[in-house]
Amino acid sequence: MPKVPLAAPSRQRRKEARPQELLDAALELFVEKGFAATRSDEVAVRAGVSKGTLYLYYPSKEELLKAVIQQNLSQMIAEGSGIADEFEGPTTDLLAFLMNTWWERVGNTPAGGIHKIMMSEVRNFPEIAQFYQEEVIQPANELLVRTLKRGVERGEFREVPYAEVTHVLFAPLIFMALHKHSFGACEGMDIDPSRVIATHIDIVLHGLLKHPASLKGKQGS
Amino acid sequence: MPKVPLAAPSRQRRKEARPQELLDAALELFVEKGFAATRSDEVAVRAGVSKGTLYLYYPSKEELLKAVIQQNLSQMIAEGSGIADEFEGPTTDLLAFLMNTWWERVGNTPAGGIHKIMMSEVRNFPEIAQFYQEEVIQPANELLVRTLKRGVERGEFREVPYAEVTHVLFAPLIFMALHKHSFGACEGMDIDPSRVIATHIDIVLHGLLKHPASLKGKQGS
Amino acid sequence: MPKVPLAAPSRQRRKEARPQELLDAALELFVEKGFAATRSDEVAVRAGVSKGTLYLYYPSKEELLKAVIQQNLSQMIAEGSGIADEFEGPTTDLLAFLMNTWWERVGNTPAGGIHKIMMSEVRNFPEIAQFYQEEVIQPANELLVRTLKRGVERGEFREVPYAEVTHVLFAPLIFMALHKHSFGACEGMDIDPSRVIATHIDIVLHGLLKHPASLKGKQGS
Amino acid sequence: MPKVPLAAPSRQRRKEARPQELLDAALELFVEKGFAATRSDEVAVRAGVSKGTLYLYYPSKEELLKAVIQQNLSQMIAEGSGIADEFEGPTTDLLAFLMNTWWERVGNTPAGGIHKIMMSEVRNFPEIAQFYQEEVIQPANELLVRTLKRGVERGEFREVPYAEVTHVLFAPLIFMALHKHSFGACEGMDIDPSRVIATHIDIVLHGLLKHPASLKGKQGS
DNA sequence: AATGAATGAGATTTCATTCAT
DNA sequence: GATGAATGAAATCTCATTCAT
Repeated sequence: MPKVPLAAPSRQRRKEARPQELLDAALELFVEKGFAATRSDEVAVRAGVSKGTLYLYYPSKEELLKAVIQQNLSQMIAEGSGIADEFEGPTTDLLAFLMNTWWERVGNTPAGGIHKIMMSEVRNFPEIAQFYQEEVIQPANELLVRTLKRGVERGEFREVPYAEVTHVLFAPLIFMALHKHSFGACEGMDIDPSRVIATHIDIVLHGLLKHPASLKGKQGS
Repeated sequence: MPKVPLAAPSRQRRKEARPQELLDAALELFVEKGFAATRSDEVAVRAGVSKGTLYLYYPSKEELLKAVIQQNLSQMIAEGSGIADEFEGPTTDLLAFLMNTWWERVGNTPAGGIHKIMMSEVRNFPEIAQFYQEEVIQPANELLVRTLKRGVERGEFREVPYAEVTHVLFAPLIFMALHKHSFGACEGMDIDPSRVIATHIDIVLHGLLKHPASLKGKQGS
Repeated sequence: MPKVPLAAPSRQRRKEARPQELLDAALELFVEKGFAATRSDEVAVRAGVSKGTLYLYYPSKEELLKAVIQQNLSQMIAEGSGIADEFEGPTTDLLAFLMNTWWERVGNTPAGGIHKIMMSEVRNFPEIAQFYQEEVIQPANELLVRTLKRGVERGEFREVPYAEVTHVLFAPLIFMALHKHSFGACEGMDIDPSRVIATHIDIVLHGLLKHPASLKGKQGS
Repeated sequence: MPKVPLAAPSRQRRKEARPQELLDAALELFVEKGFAATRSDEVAVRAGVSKGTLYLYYPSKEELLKAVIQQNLSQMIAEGSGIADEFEGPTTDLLAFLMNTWWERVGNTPAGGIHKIMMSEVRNFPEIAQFYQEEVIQPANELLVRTLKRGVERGEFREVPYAEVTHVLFAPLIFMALHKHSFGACEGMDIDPSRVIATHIDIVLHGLLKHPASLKGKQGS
């Protein structure tokens, strides 16, 4: 009777899982302590490997951060973009959907902490700033501007300055993500981000409408 | 006739100005590069003294940061509180005033960068987190809740959850301050915060009102 | 009729060639970058095997270096010694022959770089120093002293201190080999070693002769 | 009675001596173990300071090496050049003087080991190679070519290829310096460099002369 | 009070060597 | 035999803090 291994050989199995394990550990720690304040062997230890192994997969801490960004954000944005383009129904609903989904899938997950990392470190790591701008900020902005235009063109929204409203819409969401991973983690400083966000969405969509009466309060997580 | 010097001799004058010069230098640098990434002798150099002198006035970098916070934020809040309590007129106007004033006097000045510092470092310096919470965040919150209640009690605003709206109102402002001192300082990533804020104020007050028609678009910077 | 393979199958052939391939790769790299600065997997890669395989054949980098020395120098010296002992004709010619041959077969080949390696590393690896002294330097010295004595005894050369002249004769040759593998590899610092050596041989033999007129300038590469 | 300090305050006195102490320690160690193999805190310890102090004076190990080169060689060459230009008397004597002086002042001192460092490391540190070429090799070459030309023009020397003879003249000297700091430091491998050099000078000048009889054997250390 | 030279713990990164597969 | 993933000691360089002057 031939030996049939029930699982792949352990060395191999571990090797394939390494990048993901390292990225997860790095994300957690970078968010928790900041990029510069995280020692590379803390990342290694949390991923269950030694310092040397980390450098086998990522040639520097900086490249590790770039990989973290790419893995966690680039994909999300593409996905959201696809959904938006096929959406039918009131633009209010589409915006509410985008905002709620962002919160559920990014803001309220470890990935939401990436913005905190970037905010803290951009000025010290210009190359990463560039990378983030191209990979994350620009695509996200374009998606939102497209959506707002749709609302105006369909006569749902009053005329508004796109670029600015874009920020108005997401600033509180991102802000809550920032908060969650900074003050929110300190005792006695936690608020309930979901309720803040629901309130924000309600108020801001209300404020965008030409005819507020048409809003029936169906947004909110 | 005794000689009465109109001003203290320059040596003396500088000695008295030291703490302020150090705090200013520290604020600038902490905001620019982050607290941990700022070397203590950079602070000293920018303040025009030597490294040793810095330690004569503040026993550690951490204490220096606490002094920076206290000096720049505690006073502002007390002042805003006073004005709000004496305000007469529509609550919309009062809120618009508070927001605009905060932006002019805090958000748009170096002091606005303190939030960035705190956000980046709270989790590494819990003692400072506590300090910031008590000195800054709580008083500011109370002021805003009081103002919102006024609006609801006077029948101007629809019923809204106070704690949450508080955040909705200021999140974009603080967010713009954060942005200004992080991405905003990178090439090609700058936006015009004042316009975003004006837009925000417009939309959000619009969204708060019971009868939107009553708003005559007089807010804005 | 049995199948007699004309050559071993490639897998097999390579296996037998391994040590040689590794020694060649090691020699090249040790000369190029120095012993300490050469990473063991560079050697492996250049030899077309994996890091692990290298350690299968040589238990450490140090042992690998010893093998490189033995393989490339010990044999040469024995050969030169044989030729010298059977040589008939003017000692000038014999010396010129030895020097020219050394240059062609050692100095001007990768093996010539071994002196560079040794010079750089002897003091850090005393065991290797010893090994080199016994295997290379002493035998070479003895050969030269024998040859000089022959010249003096036959009345061709003026009386000279053997040990010293030995060095005088070969110093420029070895020096040129050192140069070739160090400065000679840098832009704008290359000279033509062959011409220097021809000049040296001319001058130095000239200087050795009792009656310089007897030299007819036939030496040189 | 005023206090007149008999010696400068110790802190100050040490500060001024530091660069020299560090350069001396670095030279010794770089020659002994090689540049790459010398750990920067070994240098510091031998100079009697801590690792951090070393970096207070030289921003990197590489810059330290450059300072070592400049301090020990650049000045020597300029000096020799001055003497040569004012020399009167037979060129043989001038050459013998230059060679003997080089040996006494460079080759036979720690500075003579710099050539060993360079030979070992040029290929790994191209910037330093460049520096050495410009600061040391070129000026030295020019001095020698000038001197040879003088000999030929005055009818003392036979016609010889300048560039090559330059190397022939100094190769054995430099070689002896190399030897002294490498094999020479190992037990049982030491030779007497001074005698080799005297022999070399004798032979090589002999070999250069048009009329060898004119040489009266007055050179030597 | 003011200085700035000195320290040394600590951070990132490299690489010879081992060993499970 | 062959591989290459994994390790961890060790090297360079930084910087908060101290303290003699």
